[in-house]
Amino acid sequence: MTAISNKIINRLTLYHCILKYTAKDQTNISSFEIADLLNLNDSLVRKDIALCGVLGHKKQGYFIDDLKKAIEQKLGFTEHKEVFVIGAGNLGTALVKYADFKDYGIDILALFDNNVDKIGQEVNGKRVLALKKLEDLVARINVKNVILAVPPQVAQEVTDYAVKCGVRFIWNFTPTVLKVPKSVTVYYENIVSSFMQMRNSTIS
Amino acid sequence: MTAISNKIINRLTLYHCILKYTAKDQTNISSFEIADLLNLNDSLVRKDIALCGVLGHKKQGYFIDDLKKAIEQKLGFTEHKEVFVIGAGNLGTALVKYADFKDYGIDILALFDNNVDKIGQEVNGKRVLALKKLEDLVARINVKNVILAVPPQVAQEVTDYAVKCGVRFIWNFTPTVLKVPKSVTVYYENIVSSFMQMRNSTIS
DNA sequence: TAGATTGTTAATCGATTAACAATC
DNA sequence: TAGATTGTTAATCGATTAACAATC
Repeated sequence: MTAISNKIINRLTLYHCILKYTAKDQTNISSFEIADLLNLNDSLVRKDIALCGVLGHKKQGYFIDDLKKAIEQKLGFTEHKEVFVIGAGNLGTALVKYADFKDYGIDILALFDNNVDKIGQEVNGKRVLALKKLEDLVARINVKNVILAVPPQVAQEVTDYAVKCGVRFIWNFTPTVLKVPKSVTVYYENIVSSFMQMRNSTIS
Repeated sequence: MTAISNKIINRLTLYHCILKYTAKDQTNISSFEIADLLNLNDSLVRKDIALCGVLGHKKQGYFIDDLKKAIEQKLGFTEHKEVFVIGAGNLGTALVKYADFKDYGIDILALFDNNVDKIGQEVNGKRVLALKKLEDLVARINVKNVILAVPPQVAQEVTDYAVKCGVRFIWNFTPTVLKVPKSVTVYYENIVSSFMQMRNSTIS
């Protein structure tokens, strides 16, 4: 299985959205239809799909059920990954309630926060725990992935603590760049950057 | 001014985060330091910075204040852009409360929702209005940019209505691909895709 | 001075597009 | 049959990296 680039992953995810919602009433879809919805080149769409091991049909395009399953397989929707959320503020809460997360293989187990008013509460059926319990939980249930959704001012400090607890993967929703040892990976969910990209290609 | 690619915008935004938080106690920073924090090639960093019109200094790197201002200028942080948020659920609310948005030139004016319990309330000082008032507001204050944060099941329907109201730019936070006329631009904030990217490069 | 670091060129690498034969 | 659409090759385009002279 060849490595699959982030750009391709991004497109495959969008194709999946089309199959799940936009084209849910059709049985087939052509590379032209997909390309048109996303403003892509049709050859590119066919190449991406070929990568998933799906064969199309002349004059008919691709069967939606097949393609949808193939993308789910390729991207691993069914191999669930467990994560903790650090920060039970608005964003952390929104992520925990994000309806479709579970469908895509993201299992949020619990939230962590320092705020005594929040500790002990439940969000969408998940407990909010004291941050100081993180070390114990990482060790006990061996979950080393966290979503970081704290205020940017404390992001580094919380990260240092999380790394000390044994966390290895950080999905960073704060607008900060984190200093971590080489053994820890940070993924930047750069909302501000998308806004800049959007602004740059708009006029009004 | 040459067009600046989305990849470069993304990196410049991350450099800005470094200058604002990670390196806030330094006066200078080298391309090596930035490259190291983000796992990038140092030549690439220097090229990006050159694009902002900033000159570095041998042995000292770049002056943080200069570089920060140059990035803000290049990306247009100060040219504020006004947007409406459609959907006053968890995600919409979290976005409206997103502390630093305003610093980056995003001005959220109001929220729109269909839920009578929410209409009339305030979120972070912004009014929640009935969705049916969108047409009037778009016409009256000439704001044609919206952030879409509704459940995926109704995303297309709400989009059709928004387009009818005159909306031209949609920053789509729902996991859907939208059918829109060619005159309307959709930006996909693909949270699920980042998760897939993250999963693909991790083991545990 | 020696070392650090820039700015920039040329080389490389990877991603996208164009084109088209195959065929349903 | 004629038209639509795939799968794939070769050509193009764009982005990244390597290398290094310049110089503080």
